[in-house]
Amino acid sequence: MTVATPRGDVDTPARGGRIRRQHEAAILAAAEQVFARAGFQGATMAEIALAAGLPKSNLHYYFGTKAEVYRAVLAHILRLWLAETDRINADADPREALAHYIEAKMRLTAEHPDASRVFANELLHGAPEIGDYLRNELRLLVADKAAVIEAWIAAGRMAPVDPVHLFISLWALTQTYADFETQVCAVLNRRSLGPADYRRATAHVLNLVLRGCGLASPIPEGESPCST
Amino acid sequence: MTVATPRGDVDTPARGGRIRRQHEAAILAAAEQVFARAGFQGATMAEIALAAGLPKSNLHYYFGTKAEVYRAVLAHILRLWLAETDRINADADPREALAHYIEAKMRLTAEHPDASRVFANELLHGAPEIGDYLRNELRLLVADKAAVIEAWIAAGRMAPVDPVHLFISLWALTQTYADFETQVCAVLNRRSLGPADYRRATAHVLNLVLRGCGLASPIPEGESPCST
DNA sequence: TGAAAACCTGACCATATGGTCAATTTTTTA
DNA sequence: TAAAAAATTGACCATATGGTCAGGTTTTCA
Repeated sequence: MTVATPRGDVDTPARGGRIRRQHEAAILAAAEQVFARAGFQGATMAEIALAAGLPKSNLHYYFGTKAEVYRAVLAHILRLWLAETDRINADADPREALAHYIEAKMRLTAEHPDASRVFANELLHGAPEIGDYLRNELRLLVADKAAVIEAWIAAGRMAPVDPVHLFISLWALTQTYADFETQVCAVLNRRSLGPADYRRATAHVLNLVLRGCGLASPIPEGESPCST
Repeated sequence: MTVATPRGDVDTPARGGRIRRQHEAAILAAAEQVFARAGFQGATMAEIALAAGLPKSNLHYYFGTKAEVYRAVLAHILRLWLAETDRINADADPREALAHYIEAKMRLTAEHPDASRVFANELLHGAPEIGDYLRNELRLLVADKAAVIEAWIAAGRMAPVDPVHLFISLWALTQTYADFETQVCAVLNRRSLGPADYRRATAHVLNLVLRGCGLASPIPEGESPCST
């Protein structure tokens, strides 16, 4: 339940010795992979143990239960997720700020697809673990940034767009490339998404959203043919 | 694997008597709910049976295995999903055609959130059952519609947008309201999404996408205050 | 260097759950 | 209406899996 806010108490490196820190990290990394592929119920401790290169009993030495591992993975992910809104503030240039946010989110998605998938899975199942976080920290953060966007709109610096729905859209547009990679690959006729694909996707989202917000896109689409 | 293309052979009503059709429908409906909430692994036959109002053994009379129930649910969903691209054809007006598609997808999402979630879950886990469908039927359908959009762009009837990525974006923008409803509710500070919320979401997506495609939005945002 | 703390792990258990089956009842149909 | 077909179901089983634990090994540190 209390998944521990980003700087919470679940996986804070501090307690335990050298070995503990190393092995916990290995377990977390393995667990992220496995949870991403199989979901909470589908993941087995045996599988995680195998991926981490440890006997199963050892997992239970570091994490009492599967749920504890899961919570630690989520806490780890939330820390990643929370940063990127810095540049969205009243003084900033709307186009630059939004572009930076989109690029950052897209990079995060490209570099941590498994994290995105674990998060997506948690949401899909009603966010039993991180519901509180969503309704508190995240809601307030979004309300804050929404006010900035409202101000930009009021000042005529961008087209009128519902700011909260805009955030929802940005999350959807970016994370879809990790969460639903299979579908994306299928329609793009690719085996998997490489850097070139992500560059193209980023250009597309920037193009669509910036123009959609009345902020002429500076990036002409279709840089390279992309044949990864 | 072969999940049966929309008019496939898994749940096609044809074989079996009156009772069979009724009970299969009840099971499918119950299963959709349960799979949406818990995913494939998380769902139990006992739970589905309970929701369907039948003893567990009876499920196994109609569907041999859990996987079979799951495949039937997916086949049922694919049939829903496949229709809505009709109006996207060379002769149509881009703005009207896209607006219609967005509205249709949004309605589908609002009316069948559980279906959307089962589908999302399947994708999230690598689409083991519907992968073939995605790589064949869906890919071809999208390639077809993408050509139409290319033609519109070439004719200067809309801004240059990567057509395949545009479809990916449209799916993401609409289905996020069902798949990640928990997160949406959290940041909107709602208990659940009502018709008014969906109206507002639709207006937002239309606004963003149409302007993003260089097709001035005819719908001014923020109709009613929406307090459901 | 020795003892305390941390770490490791194979064997084991309890439970949940998908699936089977044979005996029975209900429905269909000729 | 009789017999064949379809449908029903409680009891039961095999397996997978999360979790325990006692006894052993390694690391730390005064």
